[in-house]
Parts: sequence; C-alpha cells; structure tokens
Amino acid sequence: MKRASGKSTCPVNFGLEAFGDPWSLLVVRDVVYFGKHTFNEFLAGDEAISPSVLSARLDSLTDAGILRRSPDPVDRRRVRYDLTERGLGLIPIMVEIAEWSAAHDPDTGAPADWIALVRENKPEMVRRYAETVRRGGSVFVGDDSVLAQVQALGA
Amino acid sequence: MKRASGKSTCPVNFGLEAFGDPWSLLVVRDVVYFGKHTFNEFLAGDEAISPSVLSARLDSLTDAGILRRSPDPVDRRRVRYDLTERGLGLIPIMVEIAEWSAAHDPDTGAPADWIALVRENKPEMVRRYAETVRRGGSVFVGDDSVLAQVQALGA
DNA sequence: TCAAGTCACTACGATGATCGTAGTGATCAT
DNA sequence: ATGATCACTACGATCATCGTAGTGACTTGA
Repeated sequence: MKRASGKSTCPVNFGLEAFGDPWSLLVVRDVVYFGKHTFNEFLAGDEAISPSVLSARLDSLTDAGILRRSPDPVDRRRVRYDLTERGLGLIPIMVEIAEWSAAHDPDTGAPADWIALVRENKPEMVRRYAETVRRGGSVFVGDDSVLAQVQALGA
Repeated sequence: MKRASGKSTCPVNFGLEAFGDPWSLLVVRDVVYFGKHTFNEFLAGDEAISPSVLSARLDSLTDAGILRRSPDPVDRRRVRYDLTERGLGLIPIMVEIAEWSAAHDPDTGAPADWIALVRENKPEMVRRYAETVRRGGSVFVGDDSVLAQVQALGA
C-alpha cells in the first residue's frame, strides 16, 4: 500500500486505504462473526496471519478508528480489541462480500439458508449484527449470537 | 497475497482473495463509475498504478471471471476490458464502501446528496448502475450515465 | 515462593509484491 | 515512410509479508 494518500478524494479509494489490504477485513470478520477479541485469538485463525503483520494491522485499524484497544481489567497481560461505531459500520460491506462469495465460490462454507436469510432481511439483519457485536456478542459464536437469536425466533 | 488459497472456506476470505488487494476494486470502480475500459485509461487514474501492477491485476481479475478482455474490432492495437456479470455483482460492495467512506472521510469527494440518494434507494440504484454499465455506460460519465438518468427524472 | 505456562508482541532473515522509469513490438494516422 | 499511440514487458530499488524464534510482563498451580 505505497499509494500516496491524499492523491484521490474518491470514497472507494478512501475505504481501500483504510481497510483494503488482504488482512484488515479478516480481523474485523473475526470480531463480528466469531467473537474474537485478543491477539492470540486472531493469530489462531484459519488463514495463518503472522504475528508481525497482525501487530501492524491492529495498529493501523486502531489508528483508523475502526478498532479500540483496552487493557483487560482482571488479567493485565491481556489486551482486548473491540470495534468502534465506525468499525461496526463495516458490517454491510462484509455482508455484501459474503453474499458475492457465496454466489460465486463452488466450495463456499457459507450455509445457503443463512445467506438467503440475510439477503432477504438485510437492513434488519445488519442492525442485529451491529447490536449484538456492540454488546460483546458475535454472529455465530456464543449464547447471545445472532444465530441463537434467529433460532429462538424460529422455534 | 501469499496466503495459501483453499485454507479457508470463509466467504469473506474468498472475496478478499479475488479482489481484496489494494488495486483490484479501483479498476472495477474505474469501469463502473467513470466508464474506463482500456489499459491506458486505467493507467491515467488519480492513484497512479504502475503498468506492471496494472497488468497483473487485469490478468487476475480476468482469471477470476470479473473482467472480460476483447480486442477492439476497428483498432487492433486496442484491448477492451468489460465487467462480466460476476464483476457487476461487485457493485453493491463498492456502493457500501463509498457510503462508509463518505460518512467517515472529512475530505471526501462524494457529493452528499448523491450518497443520500443511493442510500435511500439502494436496490433500485444498484440495479440501475448494473444495467447502465452492462450496456456500456457508467455512473458518472457519458450521455447515458446514471447521473444523467437521474437528472432527467428530476427535471 | 518459585517454576512453568500464557499473554501480547518484537526481531529477523528470506521471500514475494509493488514502485517508477524505460523500453518493446504491433498498429494506426498522415 | 515517419511519427504517434496502443498494450504491455523489463528491471532494479524499495517495501510488505512470511515463518520462526524469541522477549518481558504477568498469571497459575504446587
């Protein structure tokens, strides 16, 4: 990302300068979909990011106002990363990427019925994603996950 | 993008492997918003991509089924790049990126009223973008641009 | 209390990607 | 024929990422 910043006022370019590298959105995805919040949790993901790159990404996402760092009050070794409101605003982008990929990847791991549910109730699902993540939950993992909420509604 | 492909079936990861580098979506943006279709037009953009990188991106986007190359029938030096249907499917992602950036970039070049118009009529505007680009137009440039269509409606 | 484990993160050499500039050959306009 | 224009390629320098191996602060369990 050597591209001189400030050379373009195009909003697509602005976004790509903030999170358009191959790793940033995967970190955001880990928070939103899987409820990950710490360095080692990000490090253990399926895509095997290296620690120095992860460290750099966490710094740049924090600088961009997308993530917020906070020390864990009980275990002082731990640092917790949470999405800011600005970071939560990336959810619609991820949802669209997931929808595109589910449509074009023959080996996608995205369940077809979940993708259909999100596509047909997009504004509500996006809002539900954001509210759930805002209070510490995630889309797929945990008792208060969006998945659990939807299953409770459907039961 | 050294990340071993096939290591993850996550749809966000799939999308990022296809167009998640810092340049691919800018090429797609040039087609959709500005009606660019040739190597030198892409090269002349505000963000100053280098020719070798552009060449590599055009190859990978073509391999990914997002762009289609065709020789110009009248000028045989020319090669034209167009979006495939799969490439047109990236429009909602770009629209969301533009909306996020317009909301968070104090120096954004995106007109506020245009962003508002798109936000409030998203499905229709996305469909209009796609139809216009499909028949060779673009969002902002040309007689048949989406901008011109909207202005004609409002007149 | 003390050793062992875990935490976030840094160091570092090797590899790969991107940068900017300068071409190249094919084709077109005059 | 000449010069301009087309889509690229070549290439050395610089930058980013990769993978592995640590580091110091802190916590845990005996």
